[in-house]
Amino acid sequence: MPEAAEPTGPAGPAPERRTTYRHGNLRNALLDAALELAREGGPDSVALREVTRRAGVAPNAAYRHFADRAALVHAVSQAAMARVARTMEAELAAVPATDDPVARARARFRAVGTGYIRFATEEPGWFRTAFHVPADMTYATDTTAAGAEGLTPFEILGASLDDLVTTGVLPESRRPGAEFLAWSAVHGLSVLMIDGPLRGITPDQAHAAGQDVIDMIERGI
Amino acid sequence: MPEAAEPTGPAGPAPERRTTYRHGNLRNALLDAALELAREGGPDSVALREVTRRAGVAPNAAYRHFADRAALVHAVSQAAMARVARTMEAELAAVPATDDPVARARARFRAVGTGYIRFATEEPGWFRTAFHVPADMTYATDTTAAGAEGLTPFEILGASLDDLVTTGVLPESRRPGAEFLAWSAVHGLSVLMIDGPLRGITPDQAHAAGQDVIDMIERGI
DNA sequence: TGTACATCAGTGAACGCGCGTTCACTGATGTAC
DNA sequence: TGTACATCAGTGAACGCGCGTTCACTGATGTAC
Repeated sequence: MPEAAEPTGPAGPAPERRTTYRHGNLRNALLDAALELAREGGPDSVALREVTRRAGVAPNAAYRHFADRAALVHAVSQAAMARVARTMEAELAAVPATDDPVARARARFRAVGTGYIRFATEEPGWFRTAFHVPADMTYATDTTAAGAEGLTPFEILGASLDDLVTTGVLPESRRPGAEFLAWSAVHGLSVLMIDGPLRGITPDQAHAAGQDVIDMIERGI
Repeated sequence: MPEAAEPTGPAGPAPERRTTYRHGNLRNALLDAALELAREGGPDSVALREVTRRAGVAPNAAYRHFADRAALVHAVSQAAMARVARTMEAELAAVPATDDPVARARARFRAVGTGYIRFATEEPGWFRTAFHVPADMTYATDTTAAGAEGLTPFEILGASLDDLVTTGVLPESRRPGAEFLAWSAVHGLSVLMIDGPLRGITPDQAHAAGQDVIDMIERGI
């Protein structure tokens, strides 16, 4: 049972890749279908039967690749978490270059939060799936999710905080636990916008609210 | 169809109240059973059939009192929201008296946040139910939930922020939108502790994290 | 005060649904000789 | 290079489940006369 490669993306049926036996690439096809469902309705929408239906395969075929539904959802959750990280990195990459290391560190810190909130509002289904932790697992500050594919959101946030310390923006004494302060604020806003009382505000309002929350974090951290 | 009185509390069967016809008090009995289920497993655990089973009544009897499952869950959600508010008020009531109005306003603001977080960690099922907004409703900053039963959590928070302004702790220019900053941080921590990566930390750690987040809010607001 | 009646809270049975998971299978593939 | 065989990815059919919701009903209650 080899580790599957990255899914081909939720769009592509990718006709004849024939990398493997029969279907060719069923594990990834299932993952893609599941990602599509999660995108539309969050983790609860990932039904084994519907996933196999979309992959054009018998319902029980999924059991060749995933132990059970929970295993599939877990895989989808990890993929969604990787997408959170990727969005944060994209936002980081869009930060304009500066010679001022302080301004740069600040801008990068803000980009990390902005990317997180942007992902949440743009892809609420995936966002909810990424943070859906089944009752029996505890991963504390882990969020290992992304695995070999790069840094996790938690690690990206941590690195940006380290930069704030290095550049003298954040006193070293304030560094410990700072992830959780920033994370709480940004995550809370995201959730309130997606599922909660702030649902239905416009993208502009959402962005403004995000910047306000990040302002608060910068001041209060 | 009279407005039902407050449920008798999730514990009590309350033998013969005979306030109404047959069962006596079925609407409240259903609400109590539903609250019990929500307490154990959140809004998704509120199944009409299980609710009526626990109330000792035929499955369809529920339709005399609730239009459908969504209406029942909505009622439970409102009851849960009222409990959030009640917990916040209890925390407020426990703030020691002071002559210093500034210290008092600060302490009360902190109590509001502390009560919110405490409720979330102590009653995660109810907390999730309170903030479960069905896809088709938008209540923006409303959170009217508690209705005639008293102030809503949002109103309690707002009042405590007003006090910070009155006592000069918070500049008036910072007041607009401050609810959402505070709410985001406190809500985010709650969610991360209940459902997310911070699940499984000890109550002591949870309390400490809560105080840290409230510190951040006070500084950054 | 006593009787007839309308109301409507709760019953009993049934429906169709999609779900996760199991079983014994089949048949294309890759491999050994 | 050609044939026999083992592997195991995907099939087809079936299971039991709990769910929400509907229907026509029954029988205790409160009310009108």
